[in-house]
Amino acid sequence: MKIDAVIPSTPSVAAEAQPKQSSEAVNRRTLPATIAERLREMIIEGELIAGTRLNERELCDRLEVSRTPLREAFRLLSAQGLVRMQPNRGAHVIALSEQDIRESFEVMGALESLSGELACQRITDQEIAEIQALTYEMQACHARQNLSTYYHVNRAIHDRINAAGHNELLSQVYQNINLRLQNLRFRSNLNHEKWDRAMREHLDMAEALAARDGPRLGQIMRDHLQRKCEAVLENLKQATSHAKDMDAVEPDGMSGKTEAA
Amino acid sequence: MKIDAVIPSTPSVAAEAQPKQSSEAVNRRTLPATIAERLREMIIEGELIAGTRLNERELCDRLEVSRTPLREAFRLLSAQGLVRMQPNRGAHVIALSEQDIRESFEVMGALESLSGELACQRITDQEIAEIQALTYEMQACHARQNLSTYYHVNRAIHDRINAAGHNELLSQVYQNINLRLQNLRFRSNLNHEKWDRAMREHLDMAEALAARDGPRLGQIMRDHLQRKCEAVLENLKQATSHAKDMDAVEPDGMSGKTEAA
DNA sequence: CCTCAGAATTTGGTATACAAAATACAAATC
DNA sequence: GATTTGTATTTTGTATACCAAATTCTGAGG
Repeated sequence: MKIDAVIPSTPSVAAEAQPKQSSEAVNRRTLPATIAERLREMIIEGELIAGTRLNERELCDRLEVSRTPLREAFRLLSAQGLVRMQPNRGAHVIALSEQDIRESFEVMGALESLSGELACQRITDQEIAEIQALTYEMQACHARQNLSTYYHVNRAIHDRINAAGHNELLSQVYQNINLRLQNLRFRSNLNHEKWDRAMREHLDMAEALAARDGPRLGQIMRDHLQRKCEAVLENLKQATSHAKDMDAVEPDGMSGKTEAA
Repeated sequence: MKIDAVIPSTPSVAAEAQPKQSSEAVNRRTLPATIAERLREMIIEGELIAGTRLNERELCDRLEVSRTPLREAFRLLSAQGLVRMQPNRGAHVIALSEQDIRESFEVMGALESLSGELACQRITDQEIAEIQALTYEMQACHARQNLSTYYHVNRAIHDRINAAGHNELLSQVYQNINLRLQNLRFRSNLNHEKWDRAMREHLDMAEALAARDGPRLGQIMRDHLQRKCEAVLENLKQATSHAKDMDAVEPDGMSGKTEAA
């Protein structure tokens, strides 16, 4: 449980607030950031369920850190929307309601749409080629029904489009909300029909990108996410309805974190 | 300079990260939030210019607080993008580059556009009437060339449209970025032509809202903001080019904070 | 069952201490 | 003289102790 033991084992896709590290620089982070990441992990893993009050002293003991950095970690998580702090009442793990999820996806939709439009204006031919390649990979995964890798590639594509928009702030906000959604750790068991459709949408995306048709790409991505939202909610609902006892299920061999968009 | 002396004098339109205070609750905030607000004020007022290193001990003395809450305030500001924290190198006031401003407006554009679309879906007739009324007020200000009140009303309209979207997360992110832009404290000395155009756009907005034409409202708001961005950048450029010595100017009687969108 | 006073707990904030890192600055080397 | 190296000083990062204020718990008493 000791924090130090955890540092090397967290590659974490989306870095902390100030990641800006050149790739060769030694990865030296502050304790609060490390604690925050550990707590986020505990939340995602279900070790800390939604609504739990984060008792300072107890957590200090468990994580073997003092209150000062722990409280700063709370602020970090609070800014990311994973935790809510109330004066004199401590920090609680936020419970995402269906409404919250819907709201998150609405905002994500606008952000992805913007990403798409900007990407079309600014992306290089090489970047387009790379995304096209990833889309082919995705088709391969789809054909082989390899969900795990499919998700991975999917994530990569969305990240690249986002990055191609060349808007730092946009990427930041995007990652932040994505992080919040990961909290759900839903594994969208999408059925074939939906999967086929998603795959087709990705082909359309690649096409629109190649044509640098910003509005079209934006629209596609927005719709794409909209459907994803519905799938997630549906999945969530049926997950909560039956089987409340079979917790901590890890049905498939998916590598670590799930993805949210 | 003492912090306590400052608490009652800061009504601050956009509240802190976790504001959720019912209006009757005593305005009891935490010290870090208060400090953060004071620091933001100091940044906006130009007391702390961009790039300044925020020395902990020095600020502790000036604000008469201890390091713990001060550091938590840093985290808050860091999350809001007003301050950057680097490990072992302390916090610096962020200097918004022209690029940063452009990026901010791009994201704001997407958010406002989304606000508009959502608002059209969810706004009540009464809310529409209120915004219509505000638009008339705005016309009055425009006719009287009352820039100060115009800004105020403008802000109110945008806030209401945003609120009418009924998306908590959206409002949060929106306010956050708005806050960051206030950092510029530009008083867009827009010329008549631009002002006229902005006024016309607001009339269009009200119209689209009344017709609940989401896509149209979204588009208008996006364009509106785009032009605002250009005006701001232009203004900023000419402000920095001539007269670098005449600092701390307060030319007009504008009441407090300027607005950003 | 509800209410309320008092106890126990928890958080908010201060002060202090100290190690590690960064910065500034002087000395030594080329 | 310029660059590097070494050292002193400053500053940040973290831990701890302490206390006041607020919250939560508890158990009478109505």
